[in-house]
Amino acid sequence: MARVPKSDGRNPRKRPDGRSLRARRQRKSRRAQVLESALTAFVEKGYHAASITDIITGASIARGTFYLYFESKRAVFEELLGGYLKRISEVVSRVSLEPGAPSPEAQLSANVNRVLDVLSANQGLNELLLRQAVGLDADFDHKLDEFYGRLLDYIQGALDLGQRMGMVRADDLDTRLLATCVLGSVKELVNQYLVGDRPGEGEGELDRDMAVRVIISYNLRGILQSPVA
Amino acid sequence: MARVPKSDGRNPRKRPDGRSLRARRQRKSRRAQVLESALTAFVEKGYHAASITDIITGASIARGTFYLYFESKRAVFEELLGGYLKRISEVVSRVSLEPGAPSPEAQLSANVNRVLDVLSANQGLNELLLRQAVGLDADFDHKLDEFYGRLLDYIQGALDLGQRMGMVRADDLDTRLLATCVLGSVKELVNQYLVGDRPGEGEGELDRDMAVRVIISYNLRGILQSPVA
Amino acid sequence: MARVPKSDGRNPRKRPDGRSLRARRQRKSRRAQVLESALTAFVEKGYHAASITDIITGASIARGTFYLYFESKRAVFEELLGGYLKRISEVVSRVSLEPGAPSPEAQLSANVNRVLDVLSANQGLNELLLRQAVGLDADFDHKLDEFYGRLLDYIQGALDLGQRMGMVRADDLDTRLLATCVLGSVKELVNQYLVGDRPGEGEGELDRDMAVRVIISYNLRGILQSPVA
Amino acid sequence: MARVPKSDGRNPRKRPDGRSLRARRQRKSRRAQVLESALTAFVEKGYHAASITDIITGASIARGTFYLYFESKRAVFEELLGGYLKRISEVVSRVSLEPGAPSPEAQLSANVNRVLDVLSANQGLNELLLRQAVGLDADFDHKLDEFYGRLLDYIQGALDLGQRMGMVRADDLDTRLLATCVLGSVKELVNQYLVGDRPGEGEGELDRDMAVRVIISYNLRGILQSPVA
DNA sequence: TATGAATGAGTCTTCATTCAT
DNA sequence: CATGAATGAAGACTCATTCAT
Repeated sequence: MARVPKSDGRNPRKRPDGRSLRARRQRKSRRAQVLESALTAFVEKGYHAASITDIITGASIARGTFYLYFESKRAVFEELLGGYLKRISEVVSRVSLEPGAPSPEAQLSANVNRVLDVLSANQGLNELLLRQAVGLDADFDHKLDEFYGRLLDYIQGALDLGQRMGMVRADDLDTRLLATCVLGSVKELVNQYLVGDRPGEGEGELDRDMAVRVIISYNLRGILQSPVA
Repeated sequence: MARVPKSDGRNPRKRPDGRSLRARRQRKSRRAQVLESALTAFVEKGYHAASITDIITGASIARGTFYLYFESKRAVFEELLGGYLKRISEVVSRVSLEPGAPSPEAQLSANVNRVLDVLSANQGLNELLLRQAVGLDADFDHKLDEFYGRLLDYIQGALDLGQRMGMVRADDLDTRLLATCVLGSVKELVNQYLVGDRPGEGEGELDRDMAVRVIISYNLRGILQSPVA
Repeated sequence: MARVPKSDGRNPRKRPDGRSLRARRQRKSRRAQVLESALTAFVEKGYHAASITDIITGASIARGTFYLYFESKRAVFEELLGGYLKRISEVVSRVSLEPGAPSPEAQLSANVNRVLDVLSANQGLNELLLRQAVGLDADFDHKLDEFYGRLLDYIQGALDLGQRMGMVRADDLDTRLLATCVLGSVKELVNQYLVGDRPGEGEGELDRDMAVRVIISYNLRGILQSPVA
Repeated sequence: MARVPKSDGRNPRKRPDGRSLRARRQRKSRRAQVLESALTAFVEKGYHAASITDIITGASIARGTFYLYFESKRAVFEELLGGYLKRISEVVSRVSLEPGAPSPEAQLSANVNRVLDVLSANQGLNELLLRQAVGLDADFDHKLDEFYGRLLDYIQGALDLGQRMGMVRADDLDTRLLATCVLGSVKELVNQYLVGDRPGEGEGELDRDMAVRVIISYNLRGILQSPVA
């Protein structure tokens, strides 16, 4: 377990590249460097296949340096994913009924737009969110359940509100199920168009405007009591 | 010295008639036994955490015996998932325009029903399909892409047909995107209600009728040019 | 964590030496083989410096084979030491006062002789007992405390008995302290003469008869109320 | 640009007198500070389990500072132990035969007393001496061998002298073996009563007078040709 | 067919030591 | 003198897969 150098300890390490430590660090914090490299590794190889070696090689740091900033491979993943979940959550705001507030539909649209903004800007993290974190372990399952649960609550809340306002049809359809459908349609859209492919590869690009329109229109038309005029 | 081919995984010989002693001992063929145990292990622990030891312990066989029937851990998973994908695919039939055929809507509804039949009866496999196989490796990604691609093709085909028949609104919405939404809503519904929980646990149970109605109604109302009469 | 072979699994391992597995095993059980090699490693390098690699190299087995028989490096050590403590303990018998029993002094001498028998035959294990296990960790400390505690109890018991029989001087000396001295003199003798040096190296050899005589005589003369006639 | 020292952790400076800043900061020199902290760490966790981090944390210094004063972890241990060995050695003086010298027995008693003085005052170092340094590595083994060898020489010398003076029985008992017994009894006494337990815990306390009496009496009665009058 | 002992490549993690500032 | 970020060698342990019987 413990290293037993036994002797001298004169083991001068030559730094292969000329850059000084400080120089390397200045560009961006080591921590961020590791996070970035880890994200790349996770996206390219998947959580399990990505090794610490992949991460540190990508970040051009030594093995020990990794553990200086993170407790384990799992911890980096957790930070990447957790941070992303937080950022997405923060961008979703409950529909406001204040007198001067925009129409519920407009608010919904704005929410979708903001979420898609975040998602579009983080293709790599989408891979973690929608693929790597799925079924990873009980802990992450719980984390995701909570996250999606909050989103479902939000959507269902909006639907219930709409029903009370007479804007959403109030037949016998369970609003929780409806909310699930709405969530699923967005997830799948993101899954098909905002995962994996590095931006600019031309394939799988998502037309943002079209996407928002599809999401809103598709969902609303199915939900609104009567077609919009 | 003729060496018996060592790997392979010979097909289980079915013996519908007077079963031999040997046959009796394995009412359920060794192969099926292993598949079942593997499924349990994968569901309970996840693909990576499930070990060969888990599988053979569950199947009460020796380590070597496992490799008599399957080339690797991956191969069992592949067979479980592949078989499931095939069974689901087989249950989806293109919408028929034959003169005496039921209405497209009825056909759609029938398709959804058949798919939900299969899904409801295989909660464990749903876990593999929707969680374990996701992001496992490039190969499975490809397999799933193909599978979902075929489903999308089917749905999009139905939508396009509906447009030509004047039943589906033909505004500027991309039918591929619409199809993606439809697929996503079903996936999420299944994910929320038909994954994980062992059947009969009362919690998370899916009301089949309600589900079909939600799926059909929610999706059609959003897609049909005018509300159904 | 999990190995992801990704492909074939065709990785034929050639066995460098000609001997078949079975042939190698027959000589002595794998378990014993590992224990022996581990003992050698611990004696030659000390617990910490001895690596699993040392152990498996010495036993000519693969890394995994080691873990087939022992949970960890610590576990092998524990088994070696624990077994030794047990064997020594079993050889010490309480002084009997039965009518026809030998004289207490003879019984004592017999005990010492039996213990030295065991110790003489296990020079390597003495190194573990008197050097490697000392201060290893709280758990071993406890184990040793218990062991030596039992020995002290035994010795003190004999002294107390001797006092009651009028054979041992009963001045104000604490018998626990006296027992500690007795134990210590034996430990040091063993430490100086029965540790480390492989048998037959000529140096540090212990003249068994002389040793027993010294131990008995030295201790008794100091303990007995009056010098033996 | 003068940088304000950013960390600190410096010892709370009481400053009753006029000592300079520097002097004040290190009432106890950095070196001594490190030694003290290292001793604590070694005693509490053992040599291997004690990390440089433990040492520098305890001493409230930076990692690099440690290496300013010591070449390695081993070096600190070496200094602690070596110094202790030296101090003990210095306190043992050969039995003098000068005309006016005290009786050999008195001299012996004085020696034992002085050694116990040192040992009693350094419980922590006893742990290093009797437990941590044992079986650490070949080098320390040698150091200890030498140390105990010198003690044995001293004791044996006294015994031989005693024999020549007719005070020690001169039967066929090897004086080296006898000396070993004497050494062992002292070591064990110390080991049982002066190791580990922090002073003042009430338990395991050694009654100094009783101890000296036991050591002297026990050993002499066993060694002297006839019981003391 | 069936068995299970044996294999060893691959992974994570620790920690004494260095050195640029 | 002091600092603490960075280093990387070294070690323990896992587990899918093989193969002699």
